[in-house]
Amino acid sequence: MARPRSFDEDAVLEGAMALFWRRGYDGATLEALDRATGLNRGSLYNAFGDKRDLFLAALSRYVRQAISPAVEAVRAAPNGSAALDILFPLDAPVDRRGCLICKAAAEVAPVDAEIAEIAREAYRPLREALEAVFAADPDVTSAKPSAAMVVAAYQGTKIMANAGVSAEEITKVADGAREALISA
Amino acid sequence: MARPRSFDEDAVLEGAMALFWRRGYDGATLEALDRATGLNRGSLYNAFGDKRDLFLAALSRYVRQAISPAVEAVRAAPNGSAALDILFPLDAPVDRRGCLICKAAAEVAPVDAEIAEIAREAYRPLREALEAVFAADPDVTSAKPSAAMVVAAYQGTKIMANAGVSAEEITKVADGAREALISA
DNA sequence: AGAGTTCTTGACCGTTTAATCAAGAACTGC
DNA sequence: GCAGTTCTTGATTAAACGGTCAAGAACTCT
Repeated sequence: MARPRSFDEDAVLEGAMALFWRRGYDGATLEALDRATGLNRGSLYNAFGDKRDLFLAALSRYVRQAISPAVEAVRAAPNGSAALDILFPLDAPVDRRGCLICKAAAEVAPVDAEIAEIAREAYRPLREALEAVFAADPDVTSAKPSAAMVVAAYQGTKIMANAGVSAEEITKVADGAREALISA
Repeated sequence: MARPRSFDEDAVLEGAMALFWRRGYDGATLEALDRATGLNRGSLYNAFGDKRDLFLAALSRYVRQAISPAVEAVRAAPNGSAALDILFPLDAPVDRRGCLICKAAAEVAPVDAEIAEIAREAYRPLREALEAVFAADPDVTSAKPSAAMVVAAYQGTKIMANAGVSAEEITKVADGAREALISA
């Protein structure tokens, strides 16, 4: 009944997300988005709406692809220590891209209430998953504050990664969380 | 020997810093900087160089004005608990502006190596001050990792503040840090 | 095969951006 | 009061920005 789309919508979103992640919202120009997605500007607007709509879709994809798996893994963790191993994997290279949600919180949230809410909600499942694991672990005291603190420290390491902080430095954050929480 | 400046350099820097803090680097247009500083564009360029130079000066002022006093206060803290009281003051309203250094780390550091280094170094004195206080406090174990974790959690709360996270939520982070670190 | 619909393309538009510049103003030292 | 220097002003510029649009391509259904 009509001309079919010549692109894979998810692949396009992947490209857009990657660019926003690297360059931020303002830093990702439409010209660069064209290149990153392989799509012409008109097709991009036809399929996703304007730049902000595309950003919203990219944020949603990021949560689904980068945060949700970690939440599931934490849910399945047998104890608090195992949960920390998921958030702060040992001897993993530092990803300087940091976290797209944190970048959006810093850059866009102050001038966009809807994106602020998305950023606020994005980390709630992780916090709740940590609460549940900590509450079930007799070695961890006060599950709720501990979960809140770990999430804050996690977000902190993502900002530090953007600044190029070394792996050793970030590992120290993880060590601090481990030694502080696990009273065993 | 020449026409004198008609403005107070520090007041101008204060205005520029405030605007960068609220709107970020890209978000602070030169027109808005003119208004925020009360200076004409030509005067701004004559006195400070280009936009990036002005941003560097604003970052420097921010460290001096917003971070250094906290570092001094932490240095003077009698124990770990008192140090945490400085970083996480009870019943203080949340400043949604967050932290200019963290915003610069998220937005600018990935594409500007010099600013990345500034962001990396800006929090080192705070971390070292915490290390010293923690090391002298028999109730705190492993001063270095604990200090690193507290700084990460602190930066995390600044990002959360940008997203509009509530005071209760942020207080929980502080509670978590207290209960985790102070084994008394 | 023809009509109808959607998708793709690349040129195009108005706006906004950071940055510049010539001209005049304000001051100091002689 | 004159020369010399720096500061201020506002118009100006070239480039880059997000967004639009007309024309043609590609497909389905009848």
